[in-house]
Amino acid sequence: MQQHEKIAALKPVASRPFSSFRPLPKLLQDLTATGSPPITILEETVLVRPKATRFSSPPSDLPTEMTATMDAGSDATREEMEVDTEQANCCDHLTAYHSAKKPRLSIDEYNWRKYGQKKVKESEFPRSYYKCSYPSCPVKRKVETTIDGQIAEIVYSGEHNHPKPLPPRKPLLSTS
DNA sequence: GGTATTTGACCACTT
DNA sequence: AAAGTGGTCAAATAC
Repeated sequence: MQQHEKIAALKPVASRPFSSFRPLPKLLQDLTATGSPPITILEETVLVRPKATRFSSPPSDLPTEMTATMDAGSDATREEMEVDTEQANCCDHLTAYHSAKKPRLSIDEYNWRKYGQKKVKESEFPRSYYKCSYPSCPVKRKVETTIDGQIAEIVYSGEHNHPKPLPPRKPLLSTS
């Protein structure tokens, strides 16, 4: 209940959050540039909603635990993961995410395409629905973001049936 | 011109 | 059986 009030107080909800929602990566990038580690953001997020903040994102080694829970299908959303350790991972991924210049919410190394957004009662924040942009990949993920653009919750469902797409490319070691 | 995002509507499931 | 909520689709728009 208190959390609710807290959130309400935190989110006056602008009539058009999209104007600032769009450059989300930029926003975060700016934050990073300013020297404000995303960790603070996440912590804050978790503090705001300690209900079931599950951050399962590390695709680098597709979490077995996640896979297991994901296997449960819709029940995956029921799984409560250890946010403690996850937080560290999240931040790490967020860092990568900050590096992204595209407005894609690529916290992991896969390509996602947003196909919907909805304000769910369960959450104070809008929930965005993403699909892996790989043609035959059934993986989906739900991402709840605060109006500030902070990621409040991520829920993966399914497994990638393809290798991770190569990163954009790093202009390092280009000795040509 | 092409691709991704946004957003309202519709459908399915749960209570 | 009805209402409410969540998830997905599809058209329009933006980049």
